[in-house]
Amino acid sequence: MITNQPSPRPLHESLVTDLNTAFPDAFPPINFKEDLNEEQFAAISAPIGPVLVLAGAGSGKTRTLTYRVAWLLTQGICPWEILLLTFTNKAANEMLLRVENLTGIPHYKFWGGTFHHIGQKILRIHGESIGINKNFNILDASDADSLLSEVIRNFDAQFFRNTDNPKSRVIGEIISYARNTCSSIEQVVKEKYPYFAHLLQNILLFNKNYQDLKKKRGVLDYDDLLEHWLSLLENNSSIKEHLQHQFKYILVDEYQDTNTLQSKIIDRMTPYHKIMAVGDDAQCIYTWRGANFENIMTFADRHPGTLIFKIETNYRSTPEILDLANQVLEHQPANAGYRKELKPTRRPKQKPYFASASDTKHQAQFILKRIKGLLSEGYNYSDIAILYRAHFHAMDLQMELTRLAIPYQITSGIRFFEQAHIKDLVAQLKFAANPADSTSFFRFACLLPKMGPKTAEKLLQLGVESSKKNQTSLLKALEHESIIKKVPATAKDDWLDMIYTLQDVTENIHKLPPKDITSIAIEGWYGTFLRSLYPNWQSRQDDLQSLIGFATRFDNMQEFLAQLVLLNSETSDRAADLNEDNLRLTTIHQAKGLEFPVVFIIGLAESLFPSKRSLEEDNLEEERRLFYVAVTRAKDELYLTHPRLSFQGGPPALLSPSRFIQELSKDAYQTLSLPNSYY
DNA sequence: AGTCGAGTTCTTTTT
DNA sequence: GAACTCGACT
Repeated sequence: MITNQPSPRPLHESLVTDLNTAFPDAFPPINFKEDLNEEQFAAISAPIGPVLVLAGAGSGKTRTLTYRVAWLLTQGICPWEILLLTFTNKAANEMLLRVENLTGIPHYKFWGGTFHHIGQKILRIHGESIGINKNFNILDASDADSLLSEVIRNFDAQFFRNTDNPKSRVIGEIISYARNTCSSIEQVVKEKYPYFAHLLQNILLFNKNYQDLKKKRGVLDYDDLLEHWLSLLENNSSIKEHLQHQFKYILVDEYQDTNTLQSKIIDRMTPYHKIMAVGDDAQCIYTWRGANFENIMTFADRHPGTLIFKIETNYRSTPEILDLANQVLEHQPANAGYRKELKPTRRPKQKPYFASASDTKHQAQFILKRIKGLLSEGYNYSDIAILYRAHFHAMDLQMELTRLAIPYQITSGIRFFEQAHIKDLVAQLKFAANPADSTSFFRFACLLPKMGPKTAEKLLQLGVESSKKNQTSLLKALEHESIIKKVPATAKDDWLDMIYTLQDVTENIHKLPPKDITSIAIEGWYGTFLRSLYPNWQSRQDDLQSLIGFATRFDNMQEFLAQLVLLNSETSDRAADLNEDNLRLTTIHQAKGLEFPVVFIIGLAESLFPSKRSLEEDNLEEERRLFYVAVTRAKDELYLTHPRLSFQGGPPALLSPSRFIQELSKDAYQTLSLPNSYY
């Protein structure tokens, strides 16, 4: 929370608006001028036209967006005529929450969410005009990967046997990158994967078959949610005009992270340039997913009359931390972006610390020791965050934390909705909602004994044929004697249980709310079957129960299922975790937009951060920006740690300190020398 | 032919 | 830990 200003004061000038007239139940007076600094105020009170806000880290970016929304309301725009687009779910939630807190208008009155979420919503409403069934299921990354893998195996069962061939994930990345950057697969292979040039024809074919199979099964992957949204805007002029008039103003957060596909969508949505984009090119950290910060550099060209505002006053961090952050950017190549410098407002405190540990375990011990000290200084666990480049960099730390029973919340790693048992259950719901989605069917059917992909496919195939011939539903056909005969003997009982549960779910899927449907599924076959599958079935069953809790938020099955896939960043926080006093462990990507009094950045060694792959692929600038994002999360204290030895993967490797440390001037930080052992 | 279990290797980042 | 390989078992 940015707390640079006092809480709202009484009326002041004409812009202080008591919206009680417009929203009688909902709106406390907002004193725009008092609540914002000059830079921010200028931006939020700009005319209703194209606005680009270049916002440095910690400068009150979200605050500016939030107040812009409130200001638009004072100009007579209604909440449902405002579209708020963000990049991650976390940012979307934060944004909507703050809008609600400021304006008193419930967040669901606005159109707000991630690009994918809004795309999904628009396609549910208008998709049929471009041949998309309203019932479409959404594939998450691993679903999409298995589908592609299936396609490739169908083409050539031996393809993956040849270890020179890329894994399905890599092929999926190529396809996805092409789609997100609106370029051809030929081009992507040529420029980014020249060593697969000989496979180009194969990849093109895999892509075609993959797109066809998705269509056949009535499923969309993440990229489809954007691509079809764009094609709606490009191919159906009546819907295009409808959408263009529906939204009187569009606000885009983290604009620097938009890719070509997204920026095209935005441009098509705003022919009258009623748009505010907020971003910071120095924080662009998604180029690997096609983000193109050229979008922010050329925004004004594409939206004539753009007013550009810079907000650079930083309320978050101490001058020492900002000095270090500014130094990071100084090492960017000269033409890297808009010049900027974060201007401190806080009093000087201590310099950031740098500590070199003998290995990752030693690093973990140092951090724990230091945290103990911080607690005695009056900090809480929840004031402290530990940031890292990749999940596995925190493994030793996790072990130590567990050993010492220190409460921590990890916002990465295995996510709640990605756990096997959750996905198993959700697959049943998805199949019931859309029986063409055989991918979902295979997922849970293959759990039965002696039932692998081949057997499951054959049985489903038989079921589809018989249901066509006898004019019955697929699920009726699957319980028929002729099919049961083909089910492996040991799986027969479970097969029937499973089919009966699916029938039960299907019958009620349009009659009962999602929470009841979910509960039917849990009480049916899977709830019991689970016990034979996992030794810790008890805790997994608890997870399923909390899925019911999640379902109560929805009154429509499609929205519920869509959110399960799109919200996969909703981590395994058993709701309670949020309020408790926990240490935070998170990747830097997921920490974007957050701030903490104390931040540790760990694993600052060559080949960890910058990562090995970025060094190989020459993506150093993105790593540097990522480091900048990490540093600017800290408010009071910043610790940078370096493990000299890594035992991860094979023989121990000697690691030198990250170049991002080495290129700083020595007076930017103070070096701590650590005792050899903490025992 | 297809499934299953044991053993091995390698970990980016998110919708 | 998960994703993959390989060989044995039905």
